Amino acid sequence: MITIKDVAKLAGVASSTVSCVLNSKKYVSEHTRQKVLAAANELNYIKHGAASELKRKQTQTIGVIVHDMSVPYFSDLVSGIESSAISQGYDLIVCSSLGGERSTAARFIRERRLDGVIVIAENIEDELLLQAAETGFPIVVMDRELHSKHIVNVLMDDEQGGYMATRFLLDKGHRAIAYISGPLSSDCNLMRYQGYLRAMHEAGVEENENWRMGGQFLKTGGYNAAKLLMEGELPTAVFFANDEMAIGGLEAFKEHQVSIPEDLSIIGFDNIHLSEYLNPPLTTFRQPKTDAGSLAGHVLIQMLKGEAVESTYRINIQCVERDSVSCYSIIKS
Amino acid sequence: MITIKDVAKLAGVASSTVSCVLNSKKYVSEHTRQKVLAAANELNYIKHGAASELKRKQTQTIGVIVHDMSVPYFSDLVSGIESSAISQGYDLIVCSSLGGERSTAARFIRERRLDGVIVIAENIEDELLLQAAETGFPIVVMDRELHSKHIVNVLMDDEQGGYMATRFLLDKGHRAIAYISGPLSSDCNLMRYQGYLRAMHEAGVEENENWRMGGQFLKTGGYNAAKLLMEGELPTAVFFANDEMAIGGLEAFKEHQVSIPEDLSIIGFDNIHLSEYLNPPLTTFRQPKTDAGSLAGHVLIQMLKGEAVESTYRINIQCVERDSVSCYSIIKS
DNA sequence: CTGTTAGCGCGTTCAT
DNA sequence: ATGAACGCGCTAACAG
Repeated sequence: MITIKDVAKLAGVASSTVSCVLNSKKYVSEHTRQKVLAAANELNYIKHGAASELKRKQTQTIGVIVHDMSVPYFSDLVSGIESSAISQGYDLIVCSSLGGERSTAARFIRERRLDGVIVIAENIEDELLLQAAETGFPIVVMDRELHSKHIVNVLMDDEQGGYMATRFLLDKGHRAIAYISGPLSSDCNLMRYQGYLRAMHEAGVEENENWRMGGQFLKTGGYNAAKLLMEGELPTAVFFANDEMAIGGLEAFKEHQVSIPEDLSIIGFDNIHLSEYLNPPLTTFRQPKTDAGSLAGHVLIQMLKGEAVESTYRINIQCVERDSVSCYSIIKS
Repeated sequence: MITIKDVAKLAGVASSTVSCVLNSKKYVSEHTRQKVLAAANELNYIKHGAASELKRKQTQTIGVIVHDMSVPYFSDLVSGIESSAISQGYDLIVCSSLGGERSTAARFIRERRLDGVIVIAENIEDELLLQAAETGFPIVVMDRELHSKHIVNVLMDDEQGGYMATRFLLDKGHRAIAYISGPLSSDCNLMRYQGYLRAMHEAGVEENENWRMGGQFLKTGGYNAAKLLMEGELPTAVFFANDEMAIGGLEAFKEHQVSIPEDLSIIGFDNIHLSEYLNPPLTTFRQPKTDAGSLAGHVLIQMLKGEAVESTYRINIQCVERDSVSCYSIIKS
């Protein structure tokens, strides 16, 4: 293996000089600079990462922690983060927190193989993050709200999203609006529901408790809820806590000859890839993930540089209007 | 920061002893072992990754190189790799080759911050990989075929897949089968086409050159090809080079009142998520990605351990039968 | 102002 | 079970 010393020898200078050149430090005469560069090039010198890290105590690398790399959800998020990282000269790696305490993610954080991390992984313990942050390790959390000196939250504003979605239906004349809930353990779901309630309240509309139902964030959850819904009096619009559930619901309604959007309007949440291909194409609400990712990356790098940052950033959710909602007045006529 | 020496002091032993205990090396008496463990625990000792790597010259980490993390295609592949890696005590990280020579991936390979890599990234140069392999760095390549002592190929057998797909149609009585090609620059596409030709040839059926058309691996590519196809005499079955194209084709056929599968059978390739939700659900051919990933991980670890491996592994493609194909005899009757 | 020398950082390993 | 040497790049203090 070629070391800095080999380069120094070939260039006829001291190894420290080589280091200075390679890191563009201090004043080194152009002449020796060229000599060093030429020698490094000739020998095909590559610095040894570990040795450099050992001394510098930083890796120029930031990590994205995901709870399971096989979830495509992260794609956009990660590409946003990547753009920030690259533009600032940081390397970016993704690691999974599968395995909890002994996961790659946990190890990399503990062993300081990263300068900072962005977390999108429910299955990593608050405790672990708080502990790391305690020691000054910068963390951006995107899937929960956590407060500590070195932790910043970048969150989708699900409450605002839920509010917006509900307002969207209200504005179309709907009053009988059901919210089909996701799992109660999910913060996203809760916030969306809060937003729903706020909009309903603001419009002076009561929530019909008979329509209060839900399930997992899955197709079957939506399917079952829709079936249940059809056993009683139908609302005129249904707000599904996410698109997957809306897909299930759509299926159930179809089976019972309830036409969408003629007989019933439905909206989803998330704007998953599929939603655009449904019949009818689903009106839904989009989380601007790339933007969120790039913000998260940007904020982390600010922390790394010791710049001041807010403790929480909230990203606005956006409406993606398609064809699964109609105006209530039109239905009636 | 707590170092091994702090632990040694507290436990009243030498730092080397601590190292032995922590790495379960050599014979250390149970008594001191416990003392050391207790001390390490009390101080909350965590080894410094870089220092350890510096000495050991290995990182216990393998990397997956993807050309752009925002492509969901990799999800299953990665989760297969992950399962292999974890089971063998390796950490796994994903890094992107976006940026070519100066990408994170390229740097990590060069700086030996990984023990080995699995590559699924067309945009990384053969040269870079060959160079790294030259120095004994183990690489598994999944998106091309590359020959070098330390490179192993794990590939989807697209030729066999194309053959199988065509045979599937032939077995249903079809003789007039069009292959709608993807881009000619794509190896996958070429291999699928080769398989198609082999099956046709074997069955003694001539390829109708009027049906020889194609486009990008995209919806529009399939759409346009289908339109073109309908200008002449239709085949009884169409084999689209991938699902995206099949989706576009389906749309075009629908627009022209060609019913699938009554008037025309179609198949796709890839089994993307969407294909199951189409109308009719698309018969397609699945690349067992998780299996491929786990094989790739397994092979890489074998290389790391110095065990013997083949130079190329080919993964069989599997049929996913849905409702977009009918028997030719039934159509005629 | 340019280049050098010496020693640091931390875990691992080998000879004792 | 131990102490010292080692790995390699970086930096502070120093000399030319």
